[in-house]
Amino acid sequence: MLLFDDYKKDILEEIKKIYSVSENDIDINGDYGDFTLKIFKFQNEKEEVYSKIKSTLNKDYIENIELQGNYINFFIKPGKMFNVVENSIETFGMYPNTFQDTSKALIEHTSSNPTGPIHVGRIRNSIIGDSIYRIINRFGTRSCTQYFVNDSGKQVISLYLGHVKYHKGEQMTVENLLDGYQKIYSNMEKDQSIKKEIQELDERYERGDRELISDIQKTASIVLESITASLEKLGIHISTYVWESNFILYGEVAALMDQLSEELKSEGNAKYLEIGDKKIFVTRQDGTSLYFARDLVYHMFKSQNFDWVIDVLGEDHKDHAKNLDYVLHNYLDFPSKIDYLFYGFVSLESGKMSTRKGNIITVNDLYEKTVEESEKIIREKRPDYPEETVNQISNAVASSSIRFNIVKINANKPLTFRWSEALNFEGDSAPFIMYAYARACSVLSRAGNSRESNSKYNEYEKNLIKAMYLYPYYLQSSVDFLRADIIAGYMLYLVKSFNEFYLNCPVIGNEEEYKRIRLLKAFKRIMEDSSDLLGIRLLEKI
RNA sequence: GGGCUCGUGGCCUAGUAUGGAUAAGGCACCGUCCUUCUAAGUCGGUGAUCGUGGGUCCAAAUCCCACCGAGCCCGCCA
Repeated sequence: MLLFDDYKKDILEEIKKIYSVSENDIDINGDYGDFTLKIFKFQNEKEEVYSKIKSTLNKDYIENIELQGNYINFFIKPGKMFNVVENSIETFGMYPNTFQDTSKALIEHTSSNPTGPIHVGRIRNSIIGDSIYRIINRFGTRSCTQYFVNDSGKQVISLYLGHVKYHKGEQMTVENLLDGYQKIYSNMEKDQSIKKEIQELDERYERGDRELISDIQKTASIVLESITASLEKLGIHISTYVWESNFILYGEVAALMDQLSEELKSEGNAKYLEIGDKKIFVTRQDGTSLYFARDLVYHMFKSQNFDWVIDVLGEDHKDHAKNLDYVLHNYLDFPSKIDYLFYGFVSLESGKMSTRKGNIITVNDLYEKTVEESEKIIREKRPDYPEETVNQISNAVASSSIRFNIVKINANKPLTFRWSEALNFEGDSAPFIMYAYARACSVLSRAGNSRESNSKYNEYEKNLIKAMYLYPYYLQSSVDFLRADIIAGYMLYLVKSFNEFYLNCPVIGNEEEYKRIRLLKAFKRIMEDSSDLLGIRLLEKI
């Protein structure tokens, strides 16, 4: 799929001609060489193996081959690696060059119930989902994102009823809707009639009462707009929204239930599927549909237009997804490739987050505080920057920091949100990356005319070249494992190699200026490329 | 109780898929470097029986078993 050159394969092929080695015997990212061949199985004859390989392997890109312990390390000429990078950028405008796949992918992420503002727990879903979307797109599979709007079922009916009961006549706002929603749940325990009202509304809804559906959709829209606005602050744009109610309104849920009729079992009027020894209910006693049924319909819908479907889900959905997957493949002949990407819950130092108890940090709060902190630091460090620049930088820093701090952690790890970490702009952080980019831009802006020189690459230049050269490997594995954190780790590695280069290799006015400017141009391009995958907003000045 | 996931210096994380060279970064702490391209940076130092105990192997953070601890799930909620 990728069109970049691969020395590893070439070296391996050559060695295979004389010794029986497999792909697992050779590593690309060793600390001791550019490629490392493990020769434990030739321990008794390693000198011989080494000299034979060394004399046989006559490649113009190999600078050196060394025997160290039970390893043979291959060193690639930096100039060769850099040519690969530079040629690709000059020819295709990017490195690595990828070609567009004909298949299409759909990443469903966020899909938060529109019953309140989005908080730092939910946003992990959006950040991971959006990054994966960008990564897959970059890799060459056309993709888009989708938000499944839950505008049916008890929760959103409660939201609607809360407004009717407690805020009737008021203009709908996120605040009074949330208040009504919380009141419904707290009063429900004392007042059984509320449950009944909800049930009646649900039945009307499922019968296709267009006026009610439209009212509820309107209610959900108000909250959804605030969620969308929060997402946009982080550069997260959802391509399409699919409203759950449409599947009910146009009879698709009912149609799917018909399709499944042979598999369905009854308990009274309620219907369920038996998966293993578990009963998965799809309709209630009163005939109304359950989330599982609607989600099945939604997935069949997704498969109509997409070859690859990816769901980004909280770990609490693991069982749901497992059951869903079972039904899709065993009863419904699901035609697309499907992957489920789970992420661990985000907790606060004070414990679990709960919208109803009110101990949440909303994305808007987080964003605001991060902007403030950033402004404070910029005013300290760059007192000469005009207000507009401070604003621009602090917004970019806030958006990038929030995203990076969350995406850099492996999704299946639990995460504790800490203000001290969220507001730290040093070390493994987005500003650390942004700062390196700004430095590179600053040097490039001063570049004059310089002549080519023939000197070899020093170790700092070589490390930077290698870090750039390896970008496709990280990109590939982040796609293979659907892990955006791999790109985050790569960026930190790339930036560290740049920082060492920057400190040790003066560019402007140096006799190596021409060569180093070329390195910086490539670095700049790869920084832009990889930052974009994570939604890090680079600026020429920071 | 059953199922899934996580456990790596004081704190946070990478490495675990494919076992291999002194376990790699960051935060915090101590010290270094701005008359050279942005010090949100650099370099050095302190600090790890890789949850515990067994097993497999020439070799285990990585594979297997057991146990301990944390999270999530086990609704005619979503």
